[in-house]
Amino acid sequence: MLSKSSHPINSVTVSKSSAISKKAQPEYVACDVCRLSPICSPVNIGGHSYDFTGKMVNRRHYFKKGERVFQQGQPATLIYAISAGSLKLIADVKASERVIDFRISGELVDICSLNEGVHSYSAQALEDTYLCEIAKDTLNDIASQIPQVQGRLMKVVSQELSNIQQSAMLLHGNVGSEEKIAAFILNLAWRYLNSGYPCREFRLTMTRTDIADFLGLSKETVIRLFKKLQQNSLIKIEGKNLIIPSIEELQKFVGIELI
Amino acid sequence: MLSKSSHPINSVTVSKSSAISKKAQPEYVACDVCRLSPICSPVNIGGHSYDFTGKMVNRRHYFKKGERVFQQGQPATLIYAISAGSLKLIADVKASERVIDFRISGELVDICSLNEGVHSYSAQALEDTYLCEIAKDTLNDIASQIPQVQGRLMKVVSQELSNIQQSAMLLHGNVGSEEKIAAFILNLAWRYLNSGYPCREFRLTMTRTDIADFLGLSKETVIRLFKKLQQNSLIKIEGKNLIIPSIEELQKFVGIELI
DNA sequence: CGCGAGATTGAGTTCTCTCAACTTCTGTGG
DNA sequence: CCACAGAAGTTGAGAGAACTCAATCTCGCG
Repeated sequence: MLSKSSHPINSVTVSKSSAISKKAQPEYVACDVCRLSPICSPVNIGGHSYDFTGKMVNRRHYFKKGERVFQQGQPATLIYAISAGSLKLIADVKASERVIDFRISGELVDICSLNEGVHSYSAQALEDTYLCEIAKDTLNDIASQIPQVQGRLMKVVSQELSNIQQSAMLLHGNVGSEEKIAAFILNLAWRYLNSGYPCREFRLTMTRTDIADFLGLSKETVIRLFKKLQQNSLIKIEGKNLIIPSIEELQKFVGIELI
Repeated sequence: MLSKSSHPINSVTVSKSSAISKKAQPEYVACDVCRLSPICSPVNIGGHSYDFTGKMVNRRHYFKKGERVFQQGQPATLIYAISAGSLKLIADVKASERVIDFRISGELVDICSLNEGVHSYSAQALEDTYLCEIAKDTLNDIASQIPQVQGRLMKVVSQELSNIQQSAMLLHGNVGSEEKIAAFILNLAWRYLNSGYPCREFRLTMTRTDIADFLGLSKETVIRLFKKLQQNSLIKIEGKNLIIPSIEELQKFVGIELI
């Protein structure tokens, strides 16, 4: 058995009330909800518990809102998990930048750089954000020596693969713009749920322009369709705060059973 | 060192001339190009070479054009690599079906089912197709016992993660429909290249309707934009055969340096 | 040779984009 | 704490792109 007591961070975490909050102390994601927990948790070998995290994990590195975490094309030496906050992922296309995805609390960032030398996109903080950073090299070294860690890493990467596939399917599979936006919201809800947050009520930390950019729509269209969805009682939106009256109805509209 | 000579399939493979061919003996992908080769290759332990493929791999299972390989929601016990042919992946959305991706020779299918019990989409043969099938359970068993296999599996899954991310970025990141289609073609070219086929000249095994469905456009729009791209000399298209006069120009148009 | 699926073309409609004006929000400095 | 400036959000009107519908053409297969 893994000795959870030897893992101090779990006890630090405060209970989360809601993702909706203006300015407060950051509410760190519980380590046992974080998708890196299999890697950060101590390993049991021959009856003894070993914790490798000290060797490779830099906990809760702070990034100010708007700050770049890493830049496309730069050498990638770290992988990241979001402890609090959120990011947008950006790719250079045709001399301009496009939002290609978002990452919220508890999610991993740039796992695909594990077998690549450089970052294939950039990442920028959407709000004040804390990241746990893991050194790729060290992780790979330890993984190659300790099968248990290798197995866990495998689990993490597989999970990530499923998540990305899932998200891509959801967003790609819808024709109408209204359904695309609904799918985007449903996807976010699902991810907040997976990170231990309320999924029927959360804060859109990105701007409408970011959402538009991500979905390949204009910001005006995004705004108008938000309004339309609200008129159809599928969502309730006030500024950056979003409420989903009925997940079931939203799922019916999008056409996918997710939650 | 791995003893390649103990791996008979490599020598069977015929040299590939071109993906463009009407009716001929299927030209199997060389195993050393297949993305499952790290798993199929024999493993060296204590100076001896062990080949586990016999225990878990069913080689070149034939599927007729139009046949379903597996169905969304069904229990997933196998993962697949395409030895010859191509597939479309389909998801049920709102009582109808939508094409969510394609897979060509040398590519893997449904790797994300590794950590899931059921298929999250369906797969259908776009032409007469041969698949190598690997039993998930057996693979996981062997991987958990032999670190070398685990490591290789890790490599395969990571690679797949990168590929999916790459494809998603390419297709998602473009606004205009014309650029979307160009990106789709460029993505296919890149994938044919990775599978050892000519990338400037290949056959579109899927219908225009499939492409339209996949890109979220109408089939008429796809046809008209194909024509437009041809008028701009970015592609040359005759029925199902496609030629890319200049990969550089196409990349410039899409705005991504891929090849 | 003929059937049927797929591909193509044209015309009219609908949706989304663009542009511009304006309001609201946010953060900064006085 | 307020004032201000810049960013983000909202709204309306006109232009352009993509969709739908229908008719026709072509190719592969029996």
